[in-house]
Amino acid sequence: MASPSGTRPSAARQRDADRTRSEILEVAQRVFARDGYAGARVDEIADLTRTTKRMIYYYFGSKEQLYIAVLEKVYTEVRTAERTVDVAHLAPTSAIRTLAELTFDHHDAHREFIKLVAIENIHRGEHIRKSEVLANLGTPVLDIITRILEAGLVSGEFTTEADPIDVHMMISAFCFFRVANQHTFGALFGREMTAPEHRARQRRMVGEMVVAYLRGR
Amino acid sequence: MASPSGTRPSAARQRDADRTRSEILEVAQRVFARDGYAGARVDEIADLTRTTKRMIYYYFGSKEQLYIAVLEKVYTEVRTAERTVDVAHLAPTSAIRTLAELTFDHHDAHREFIKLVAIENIHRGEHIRKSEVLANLGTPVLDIITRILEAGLVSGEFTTEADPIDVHMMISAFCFFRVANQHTFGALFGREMTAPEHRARQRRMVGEMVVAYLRGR
DNA sequence: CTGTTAATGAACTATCTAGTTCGTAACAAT
DNA sequence: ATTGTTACGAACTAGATAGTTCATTAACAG
Repeated sequence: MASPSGTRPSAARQRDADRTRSEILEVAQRVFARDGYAGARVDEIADLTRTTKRMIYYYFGSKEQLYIAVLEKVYTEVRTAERTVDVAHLAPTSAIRTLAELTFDHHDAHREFIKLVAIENIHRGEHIRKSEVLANLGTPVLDIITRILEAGLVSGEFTTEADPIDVHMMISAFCFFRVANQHTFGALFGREMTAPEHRARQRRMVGEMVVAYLRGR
Repeated sequence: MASPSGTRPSAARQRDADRTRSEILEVAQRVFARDGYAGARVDEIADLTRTTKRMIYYYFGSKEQLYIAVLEKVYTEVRTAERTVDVAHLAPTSAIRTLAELTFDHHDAHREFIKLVAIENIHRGEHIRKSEVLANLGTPVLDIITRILEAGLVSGEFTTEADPIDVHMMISAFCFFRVANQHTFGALFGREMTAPEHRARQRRMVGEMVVAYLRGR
């Protein structure tokens, strides 16, 4: 099932299921993110790997199941990244600002993830719904936000009684939109939103936005 | 070129170029918004009209040009809607809040527009760039925001010196994300973001968010 | 009422594409 | 070495799909 690690460290294996499988997944992620679900070609994905189309069906069964496997992969990576957030011992204002900036950095760095999410929403989430893996992928961010909001109300730093999901949406929306809609926005307003010269200012902006909202009047 | 209005008001025309053309456009808008560019089938679009596929190519030349025509149509509609904004004689705080809520309502009501924008961004704006119509579609919103921000700084209601495009993005992001990402968000957090019970609260939230941000500390 | 042109429809085609078939080679256990 | 199993590749197929061909009909000008 796994690579031969307990048997013999044969360095130059010509047949390696794990590697073939993950190579297919990586290439599929790139192609699906670039062309969308319907736009992606199974033949092209195969051509971009060292293996053949036959193997895609051998390991994943169908184009759709391959796509779902890609979704599971990127969402799991995101979740893993989120776990590294350590805002427990910060003051509420600093904590929420840190979380916002961290989300900003994450979205800025994971363009393919953003595209895949956008694509999946165009398909009304019909594929993500078929994945049991993702259905049970609770999001720790909500717990973190809940704790920050409560602490902020107690300390008096915040006066707005906000809903944690709403706050998460507010932060995500800003970070997501800036990357996801950069092309139409650029065409209409002539500004490259993701260009380096806007990055730091917008990063500061998310934090100040959430803090100002929670602080209230 | 146009319907026979100067010639004779023949009520029951069986052949009407304008009507055939606009019917194709309307159906195409629905299908492209539902299935994406690659996912949409020209045959299906034809089947959903009273005419045939032949007419699509007669009037639009290709699938891509039809798609571009749809983009031009929806963007022009949005621009027309934006013109109705009258915030000139309101106090800056009220003005920006009104604009935010108006954007919220607009995005809430035009789901197909949102989907088409998302789709076009997945294609990196390659189609919107080919449209001269849209390239020269200046956006009056920016002028409005600029004036509101200046007035707010003068009156002292605002202390944050914000960039108009950034402010527009902040508002759009919230309104867009809530609709565009409702499916994956729903799958992950178990909340139907666009359900009626959240609508009023989120609508208030956009306004308060922008006002709080601009007001500053 | 007749010729000209814009508008239309049915059926066709070349190409593409998801998915399969069949056979083979590498590896592990014995 | 032998055998069973896992991993693999080349070539094929059935169906779908964007785009076309060719013939026809409705409207209108004169």
